[in-house]
Amino acid sequence: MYYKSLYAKKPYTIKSFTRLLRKKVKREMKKYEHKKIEEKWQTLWAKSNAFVADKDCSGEKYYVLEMFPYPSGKIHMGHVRNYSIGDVIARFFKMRGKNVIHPMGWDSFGLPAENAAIAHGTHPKAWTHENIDFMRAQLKRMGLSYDWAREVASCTPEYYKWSQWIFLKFLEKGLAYKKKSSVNWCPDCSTVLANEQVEDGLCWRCESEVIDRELEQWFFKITDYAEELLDFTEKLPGWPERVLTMQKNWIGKSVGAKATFSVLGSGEVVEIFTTRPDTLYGVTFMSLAPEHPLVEKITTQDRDKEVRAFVEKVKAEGKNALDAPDFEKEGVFTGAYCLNPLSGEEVPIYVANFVLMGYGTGAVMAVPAHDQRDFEFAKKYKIPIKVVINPPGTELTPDTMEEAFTGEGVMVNSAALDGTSNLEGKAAVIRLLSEAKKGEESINYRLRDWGISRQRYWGCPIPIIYCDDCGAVPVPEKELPLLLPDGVELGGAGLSPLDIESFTKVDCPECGRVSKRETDTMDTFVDSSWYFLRYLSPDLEDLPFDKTEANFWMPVDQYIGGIEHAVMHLLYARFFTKALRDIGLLDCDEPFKNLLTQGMVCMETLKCEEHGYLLPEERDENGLCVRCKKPVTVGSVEKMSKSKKNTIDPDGIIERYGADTTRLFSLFAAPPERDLDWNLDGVEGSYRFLSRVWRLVNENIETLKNATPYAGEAKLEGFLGEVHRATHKTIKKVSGDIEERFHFNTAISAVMELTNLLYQDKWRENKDIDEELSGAVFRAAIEAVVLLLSPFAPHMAEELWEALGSEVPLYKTPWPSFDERALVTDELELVCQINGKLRARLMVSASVTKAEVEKLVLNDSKIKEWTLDKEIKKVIYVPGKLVNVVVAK
RNA sequence: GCGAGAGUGGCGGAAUUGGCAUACGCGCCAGACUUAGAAUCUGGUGGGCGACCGUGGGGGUUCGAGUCCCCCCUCUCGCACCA
Repeated sequence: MYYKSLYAKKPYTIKSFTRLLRKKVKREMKKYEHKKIEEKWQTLWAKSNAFVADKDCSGEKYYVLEMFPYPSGKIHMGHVRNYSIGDVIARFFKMRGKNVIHPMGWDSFGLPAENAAIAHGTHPKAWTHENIDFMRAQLKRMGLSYDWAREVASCTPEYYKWSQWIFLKFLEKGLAYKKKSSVNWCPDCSTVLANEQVEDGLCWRCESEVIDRELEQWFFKITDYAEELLDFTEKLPGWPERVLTMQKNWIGKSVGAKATFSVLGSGEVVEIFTTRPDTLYGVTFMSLAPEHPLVEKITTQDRDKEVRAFVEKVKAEGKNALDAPDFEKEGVFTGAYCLNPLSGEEVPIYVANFVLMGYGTGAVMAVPAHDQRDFEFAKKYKIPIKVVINPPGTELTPDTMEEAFTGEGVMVNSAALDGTSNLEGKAAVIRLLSEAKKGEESINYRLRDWGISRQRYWGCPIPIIYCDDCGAVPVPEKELPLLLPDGVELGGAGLSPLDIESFTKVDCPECGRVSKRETDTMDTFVDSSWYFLRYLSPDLEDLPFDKTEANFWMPVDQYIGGIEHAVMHLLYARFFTKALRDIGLLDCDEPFKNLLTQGMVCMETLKCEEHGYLLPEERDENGLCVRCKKPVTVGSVEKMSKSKKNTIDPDGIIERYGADTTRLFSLFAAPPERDLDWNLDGVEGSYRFLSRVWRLVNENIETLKNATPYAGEAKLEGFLGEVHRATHKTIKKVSGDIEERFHFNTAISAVMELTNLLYQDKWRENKDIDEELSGAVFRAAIEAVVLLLSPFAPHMAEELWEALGSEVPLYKTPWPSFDERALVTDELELVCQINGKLRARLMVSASVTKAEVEKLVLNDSKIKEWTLDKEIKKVIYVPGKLVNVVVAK
C-alpha cells in the first residue's frame, strides 16, 4: 500500500514493488523492542505523575481497587490477571475523563513470614520488606497505572497504629469483647494452630492429633450487624449472585421461637430454638449437644457412666466426624425428663451426636413426626412418634410413616389449636408461649462473632493491658502504635511468641500497678478490612482516614479479586465499613459498589505414571520422562499450583514477550470471570498481533504522519467507506464491551478485526481515489486502533501514538468517540430464509419497505427454486436483518 | 441432599434483545516471498460424496431456538445433620 508515497515517481509492478518494499522496510523500519519501549514509558509515566488521583476531590470520581496481595515472594499469574483487569478499567475511565483513583499496597502481616523466619533464620520484617520491594518492581514492570504515592503496607507501624486505634474504638462502642472460646491446639508443638493448619484433624507440621482447648479470646461483634449485612445483600446489584448467596448462607438467618423446658426434679431449664413452633405439641424427646453444660448437671446417677462414655467417644471422633458420609446418628438417654411448656407432657432428655453446640442453644426439641433427623433417631431408639400436622385431606399414622412429614397441613393433637393451619399455628404457639412466659419469637443466625485473637508474632498487637485490679485496660491512644518488639524467639514452645517480659511488663495506665500486656496479635483479616480507606489518606497522622476524602471517594466503584474471598474478607470489610460509619468516621453503608470475581488461571499438567506430576523440562523431546523413560501423558487442565508443577512464572513471559503481550493474552484468552487456560502458543499469538500492529504503523509511518485524520467531511465510497465504517463500528464495540460488560476478550478481537481489514491491499483498487483522502481515512483508523488498544497494551500504544507525531502523550488523550452517522449504510445484505432455513442473500437499499422486500425476494431466482409449486403462507420481514418466507410443506 | 454456574469445531472462546451458529485467536492445510526458513503475507479449515446433519440428551413453544419452557445427563463451585 501507499506505493507512491514511498516510491514517488517510478511505476512498479506489484511483485517487484513488494519485493523492494520488504527489503527497504526490513532495513529501515523501527523494530519492536518491547523491553526498551516498556522501560521508556514506565519511567516517563512515573516522572510525570501520570496516574496521580486528583487530590482536591473534584470531578466525577472513580475508585478502582484490586485486592492487595500478600507479599509471599513474587507475583504469580493470578496477580497478573487480577491487576491487568483492574488496569484496563482504570485506564479506560481515566480516558473517559473520570477522576480515577487506583491504589496498590501490601497485606503484609501473616504466617508465611513467620514460617520463613523459622526456616531460614531471617526476621519476618526483613523477609516481608524484601518481598515487597521485589514484587513492587515486578508490578512496575507490568506498567500498571497505580498511584504509588498512596501505597500502604499493613505491617508498618504507620498502618497498624490505626488498626489498633480502630480496635480501641470498637472496644468503646462495645463491638470488641473478650470471652473463652475453643481453639485448635497441638499438644506436641504446644501451640495454637489456625484452622488452615489443621489437615484432617492433624497438625500440619508434626501430624499429631489436634485437640480443642479453651482460651480467652477477643471477638468483634459482627453479629450486631447480621441483619444489616443480610439486608444489604438485596441492595448490591453490582455483585455476582453467587457471592451474595454465599454470604446469605453464611449469615444463615432463621426465624422461629425460643422456648424453655423445665427439667423435672431440678431447678434447671433447657432452652431451645426452633423454626417449627407449630410442632411444639409433637415433641417426644429432647436432644442436647454432647458439650452442653446441662449434660453434667442433669444426668442421673445410673446413667452417668454411659453418658460420660458417649460424650468422650463423640469428643474423640472430633469435629470432622459429622462430615463423613457414613456418619450415623447416635445418642444416649440422660435419665432426666423435662416438661413441654404448653402441654406439660414429660419427655426424656437425650444427648445426641448430631446436635451442634455452636448453633442455636445447643439443644433441640425433637419432633420425630415432622423432622427427618428426629424421625431416624426415634426409630433407632424406639421413642414414640406423635403426629401433630396432617397433610390436607390425609391422616398420618405414626406406625406406618416411613419418613417425617415436613410439609404444610392442619394441626392435630395440639389442644386448642387443632384444626388450624400450621402456618397460622406458628404465630399462635408463639403467642401461647409468650403468655405463659415460657418463650418468645426469636431470630437465630448461623453467623458467629469474629474471633480475632491469634497466638502469633507477625501480626498487629492487640492494645490491651491486664491489671489485677482494673481488668482489661485499653492502651491509651497517645501511646499508639504499640510496637511489635524485634527480639523475639520464633518457633518456640510457648503459647504466644510475644509472651516475653521485655514486651509484656507494663504499668497499668489506670492505677499504675505492674501489669501484663496482651500477647496475642490480631487476625490479618482485620488489616484487610479497612485498607481501602487508608489509601484515601495514606499520610494522615491524626486519624486513620479523612472523613471528607472518604465521603468523596467511597464506595469503591469497582473491586476486583478472587472468589476465595467471597465470604470472609468481603463480609468483614462490609462489617468494618458499617461499624466505622456508626462510629462517625464516614457516611458510607457499603464499601464495594461493584464486585468482579475473576476466574482461576489454569494450565495443562504433565504426568508420568511413576513420578507423578512433572515439570515441562522433565519431559524429553520424545515425550518421555527424563528419569524413567516412560511416556508422559498431557494431563488435565488445572489451577496453576506448585504441587501440580504447572505454574508459569510471569517474569519469564514478561522478559521474553513484554508486559503488553502478557497483559493482552491474559485478557484475550477468556472473559474475566471465567477460568483462564494459560497457553504458550496463545501468548505467541498475542505477541504476533501486537507485532502486526507495530508493522502496520511503522511501515506506513511517513504517510500517516503527513495525514490529518478523516473526520467525516467527504462522502466515502468503496473500500475507504468500508474502513471508515469499520473504524467507528469498532470504537462503538470496544467502548461498549469495556464499559458495560468488562468483556475484554471481545473488545480485543474487535481491534484485531479492524487491524486485519487495514492490512488488506485494497487501498488503491480504484485509481481515482484521492491520495490525501485515503491517507486521512487510514490515519483515523490507525488512531482508533492505537487508542482502543491502549488500556490493554499501554506501552506500545504510547510509543505508536508518539510515532504518529502526537504532541500530547496518550495517557492524557480522551477515549475516542464514534459517529453514529458513520455506521449508516445505504445498502445492506438481507438474509433470505425459506421456513427458517438460509437460502439466499440479497442486497437491498437501507430504506426498503416490507412490500418491496416481499416483491424482491419472491422474484429472486434462488428463492423461486424453493417456492415453485408451493403455497406461500406468509412472509416475515425483520427490518435490516432478514426475511423469512413460510411455505406449505 | 440444597443452592449457584457451566456444557458450542481439534483447542481457548464469540453470538449483548428469539433472527446468517462457530467472530477473534491457537492449531492444521495450501499458496506467495525467499538461497533457505521456525519469520512475514494471502487464502482455506464443523461433519457428510450428497440431499442434508450439526450448540450435552429428550420433548415443547415459535415463521424462526445456542438463546425461552419442561424433563434428564455430566462437570465445577459453595453449603450441608443449622434444629
